[in-house]
Amino acid sequence: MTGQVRTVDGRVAGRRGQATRQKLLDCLSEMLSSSPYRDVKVIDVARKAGTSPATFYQYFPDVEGAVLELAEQMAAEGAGLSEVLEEGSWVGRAGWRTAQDLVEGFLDFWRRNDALLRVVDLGAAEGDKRFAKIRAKILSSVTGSLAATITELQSKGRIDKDVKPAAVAGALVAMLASVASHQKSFQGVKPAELKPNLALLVHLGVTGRKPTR
Amino acid sequence: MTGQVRTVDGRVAGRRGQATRQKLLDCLSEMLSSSPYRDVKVIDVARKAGTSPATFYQYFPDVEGAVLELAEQMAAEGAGLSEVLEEGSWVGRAGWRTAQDLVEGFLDFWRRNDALLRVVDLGAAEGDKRFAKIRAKILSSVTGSLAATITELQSKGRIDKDVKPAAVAGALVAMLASVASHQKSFQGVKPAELKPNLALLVHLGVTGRKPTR
DNA sequence: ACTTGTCCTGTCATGCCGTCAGCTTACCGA
DNA sequence: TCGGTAAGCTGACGGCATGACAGGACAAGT
Repeated sequence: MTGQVRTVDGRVAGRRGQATRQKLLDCLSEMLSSSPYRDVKVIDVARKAGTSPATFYQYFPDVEGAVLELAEQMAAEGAGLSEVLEEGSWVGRAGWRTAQDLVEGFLDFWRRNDALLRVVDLGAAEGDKRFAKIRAKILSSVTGSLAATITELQSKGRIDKDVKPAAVAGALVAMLASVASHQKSFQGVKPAELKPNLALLVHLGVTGRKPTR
Repeated sequence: MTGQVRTVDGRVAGRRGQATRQKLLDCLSEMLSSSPYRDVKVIDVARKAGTSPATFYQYFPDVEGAVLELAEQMAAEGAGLSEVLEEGSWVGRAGWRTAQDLVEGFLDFWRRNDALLRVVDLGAAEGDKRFAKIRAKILSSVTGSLAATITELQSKGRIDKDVKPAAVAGALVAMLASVASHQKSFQGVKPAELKPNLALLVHLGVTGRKPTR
């Protein structure tokens, strides 16, 4: 499906080429973690990778293009975020456990990829459809699953008819994503205290009821 | 409190100076709305304002510095976000109304300042304390008020003891902010449908109960 | 008109951007 | 072993943004 990796000028990349390409991506990823996105320059990435700017431009049209590549890789990994939800139940104690697992997985994924996710979020918010698509890919599996759960509960009459499952699910996921990327701003609230409260909100939102612990 | 407006090289700005300074800020604001933050250049802002780059550097150290100035102005206005909560009650129908008003005010404020808020959010997430402070200033009045309400309900025994008011309030506000800045991503959910669902989640989170409409 | 202090711009050195031609390296078939 | 071909890399270049400076334009008071 992925086809062959190609350089900007159309050549197919061989073993060595793919290696430097990946090295550039790795260095870019490091730079994103250590400096503001606005200040990440091609020349810095190239220097860090022990190569020249011209080489960078052989593999990527610009910094944004390379970031997109990184983001795609991350999105592939992030699709696993909803594994918890495939099997998890939202009934009784299992529901509380499911909510907790979801929060845990989310915060963990964000902690591992915070720099990249910031950039994706910015790009999406600025209206760049490529970034919006990637963000959707990461979040959609979770929102979709949550929405399905809500719809099911709704059909059983346990949730009001005028609740829009997609809206509630999307809002809850947005909450998790936002809190995850601003964890440091929650001064006075330790991460250990934060998680159960997030899980509580998720459980409340999905089931409309307080969890039984 | 604001003292005199000063140029970078320490001189006090007169009437004319303040005018061009403000014009630069206005043009910067426009540029932020129309192009990605990463691509906003000093020279473009200066050209748009009918002046030269050198003039820009007389009033601001760099683009970031000017953005901070804009953000401060916005933060001052945004403090009014919590007016709704000062008088609002969370009991019965009034509670539902309060939640709705809060959501309405939030989305409206974000719609009016989306470009700037994106940048502030990014800066804060990247660890820049100046931006984090501004973000806190905008959100804290709301979180503080919500947290106070939760604490009060808690003291009456209507909410579990192990709920951390600050955590719940912060998460709800983060949700509102995040949803507001990604409104376009909610495809398939119209804004008119989104709002009541957000209000529902806010009400659930604050009071622990479904609203009576 | 002269002075004073504010305000703006022309200009310059520096450094990054993005592209090209051209050199080096690896692979492969004869 | 040896050339041929394509991949891989870089030096160098014009172009543009940055940031600093000195000096000219302007308004206001005398």
